Amino acid sequence: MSLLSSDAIRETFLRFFERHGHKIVPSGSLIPFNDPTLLFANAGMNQFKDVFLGKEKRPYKRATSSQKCMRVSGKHNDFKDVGHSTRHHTFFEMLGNFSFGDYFKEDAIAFAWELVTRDFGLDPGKLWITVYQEDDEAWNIWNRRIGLPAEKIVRLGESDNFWAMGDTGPCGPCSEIHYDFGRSPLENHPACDLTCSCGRWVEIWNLVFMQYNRDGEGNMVPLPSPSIDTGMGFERITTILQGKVTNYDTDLFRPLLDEISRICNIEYGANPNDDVSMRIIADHSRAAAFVIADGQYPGNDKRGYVLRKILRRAVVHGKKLRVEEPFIYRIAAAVADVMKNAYPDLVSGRDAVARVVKQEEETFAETLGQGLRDFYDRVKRIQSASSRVLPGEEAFYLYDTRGLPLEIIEDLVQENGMTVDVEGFNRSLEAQRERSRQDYHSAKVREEVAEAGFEGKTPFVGYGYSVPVTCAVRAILVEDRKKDAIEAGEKGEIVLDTTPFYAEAGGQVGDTGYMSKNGTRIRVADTQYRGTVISHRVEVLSGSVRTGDQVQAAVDLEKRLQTMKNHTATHLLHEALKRVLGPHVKQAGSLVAPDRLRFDFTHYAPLTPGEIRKVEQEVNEQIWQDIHVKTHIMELDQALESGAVALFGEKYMDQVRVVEVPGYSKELCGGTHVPSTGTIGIFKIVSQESVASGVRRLEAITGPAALERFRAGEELLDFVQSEYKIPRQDIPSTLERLQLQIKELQRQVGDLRVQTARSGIDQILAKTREVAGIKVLAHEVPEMDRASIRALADEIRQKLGSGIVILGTPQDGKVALVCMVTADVSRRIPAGRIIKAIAPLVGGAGGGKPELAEAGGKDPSKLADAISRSYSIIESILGA
RNA sequence: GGGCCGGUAGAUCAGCGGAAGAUCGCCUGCUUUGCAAGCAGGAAGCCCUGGGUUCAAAUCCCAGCCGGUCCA
Repeated sequence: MSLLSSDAIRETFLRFFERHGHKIVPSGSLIPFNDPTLLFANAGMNQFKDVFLGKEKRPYKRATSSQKCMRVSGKHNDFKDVGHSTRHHTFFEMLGNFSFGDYFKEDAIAFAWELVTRDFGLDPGKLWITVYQEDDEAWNIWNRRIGLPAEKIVRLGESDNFWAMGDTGPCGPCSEIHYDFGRSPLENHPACDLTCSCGRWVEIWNLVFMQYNRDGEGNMVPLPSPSIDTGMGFERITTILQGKVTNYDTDLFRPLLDEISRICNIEYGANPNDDVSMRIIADHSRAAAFVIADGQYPGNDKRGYVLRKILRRAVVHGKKLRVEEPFIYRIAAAVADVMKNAYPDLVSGRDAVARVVKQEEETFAETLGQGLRDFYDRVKRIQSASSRVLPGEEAFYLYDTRGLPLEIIEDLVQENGMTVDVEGFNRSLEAQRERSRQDYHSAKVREEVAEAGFEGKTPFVGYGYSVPVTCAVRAILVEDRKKDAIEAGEKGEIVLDTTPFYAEAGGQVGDTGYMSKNGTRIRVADTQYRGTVISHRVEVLSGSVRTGDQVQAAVDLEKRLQTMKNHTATHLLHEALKRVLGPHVKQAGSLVAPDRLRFDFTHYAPLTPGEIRKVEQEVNEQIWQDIHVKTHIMELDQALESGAVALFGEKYMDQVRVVEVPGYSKELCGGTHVPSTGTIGIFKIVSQESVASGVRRLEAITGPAALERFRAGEELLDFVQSEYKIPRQDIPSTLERLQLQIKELQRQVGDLRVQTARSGIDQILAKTREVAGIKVLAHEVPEMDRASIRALADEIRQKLGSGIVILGTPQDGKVALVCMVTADVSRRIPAGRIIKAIAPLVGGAGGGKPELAEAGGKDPSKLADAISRSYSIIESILGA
């Protein structure tokens, strides 16, 4: 391992701080745990956020890490710069050291300087420092203690050198170390200083001095124990230490570019446009590999959507490099080779990464193909109208509805010698954004309005079996307004001081049941959280209740018990899926109701019947072993350390409840569970479907519901067997035979109909009359369906050679009329006109094309008359 | 969560109130044995589901299910 390899650089950083008393902490997952506000990890301090906020304690006060980060949305959004700039990445690593109320400014600066100048051996002459303009303390440390000349320490304002976690909370000044490459990569660039973005100056390390707490009014209160949070861009430092000009020249990217180069057969560096595409592919493949390895699959919202966008952008640039077949998956798989020393997980996840990426490439190719077809249709139309502009709304339609990326639309428009109305496009996009925002806000406002009535937290006392509990009514809501009382016949909400009713959470539906008091009976239809308050949706059946009254709260135990069975079964199912399908299975949604359970999870393909059998088998074995289910309350990190399954993106309290089926499953869960697995009775999967690409859904039933289902199946089979005298095992083959027979008979009936019609045709033809030189035939036939009468009319028309055929038939108490006119006559007298004149005679209406028209009527008794009058009607039309 | 688009033969789609179609694929035969072969014939469809409007719905309206896509 050469001293300058990226692996060595990472190692050097971590070991340096380890020598100085820091605990090396592995990178947190890219998918933030316990922080729904964050899409992806985007800074080294993410996993320590609660430690800085004092909400969480760790056994160490100094830590160092290399954190996987993504910057693709929100405030930090580097997405569009990637590739064009050689310094921004969607995925990158952040090296950092952290002090949790231990050392502060002086040590932080000294550590940084020592590492950079001694261990990394950077020339101090090329390093420049920035500090916050009011931070004399930091300035002095750099100047006096480190001994840097005053002109190399630049004071900058709040936007550059003051850091805050949010509008409130910990914040403080920061100090950055910049590296000077000596000259700008841009040609003819004038002399500049380190605030210039030309590429000559690179920020390599940001040291944040957390020393204040900003309150709601913007006051800065000094923190009792100030902390340190630093971040060094790993790719940037690697570039410098490897003596390269851009991050893409380092051993982190070069192997990927070489691979792209080999597949596309294009040399890197030969053409600036191709270079941009190659860099984008390298960057995005890297990001996709890491995100997928952390368990996130492409989807159409949130993180899944970001991943999809990244992958699709890479594919688009693959097309720009004139490669049509999928190949991004090969680059994504190659990421494992580059990063395997630091991230061994990538190697084990390599196949999954390749499979997921390839599938996404294929489905995108599908979408693209459809979009392109639509695009070219439009181009043809526009050009034939001798225009050269693609209207903005049409461009937006292609983008918004057909998913054709803007970059592709722009390229194609240009290739076809056209332009696109960008302003119109942006207007449409903005309108779409506004709609989404409005919806989001109105939903939020509704929620806030609804919550306004309640405060505090309702203790839940209903774990296990419940007997009725005496509770006090704390608040009453009718039509979202606070009331003192609620009367018989009214619907509303009731909040109690404590409650045995479980409020919908973690997929488990809210309890139902009754509240009662002398003479008062209240039905609880549902139970929901409003913030941390538990609210019962009620209907007062008799009597009334006031705030402050005592009531007996009784949960519907029958339903609750079924729900408990389904909830415990859900845990068993989750674990069984992991065991049968693999560790990539992650819960993506769950519904636990009394009558069934539904479970969504990440998996790339439909389950085979064999896999479903296996999963059912696993779960039922756990049930038959009748394992005692344990629940305990413990500290969050303690629970995680013990291997309990938690959901990414969920917010958990410090104290969590853990539900354990010893030896099989362990999950963080607030729901209600059976005392032992045997209670579940039996477990049966009843359906499987796809929710989104990469997410499957299973529905299952347990206990009595499952038994009922088996019973119903049995009874059905028994019925078929006894009623139709078909032995069970012969049912499929008998049905198949019967179906074939029916088909055959239907065909024969059809043939016969045509034959009878044909044989009667001569008689019918005898009724032909001449009206003004045109052969006309009107006839009533016995009841026939519409298709047959049409076929008959067609037959007659052919025999007639030239003329008009009118047929009528009674049908279900109504009348069906059809009129056919041969082509030569139809110009003089179209069928539609004839039928429109006749139909009123039978109380109906109709219409059609010149050669064929149909009508219906409501009065069959007038049919004969209508038919006989047809001749004179036609005569009068012709005469007119 | 919201907007838009789609669901018709094995596949890809056209038709968008009055007789369910095309192309590819499949089957049979002939002609040719050389590059996407030609010709003739044929099989293949709950036109997503359920309501409604209408004399008449694949077609219009409403609801649902499924898929796609963009925004949040």
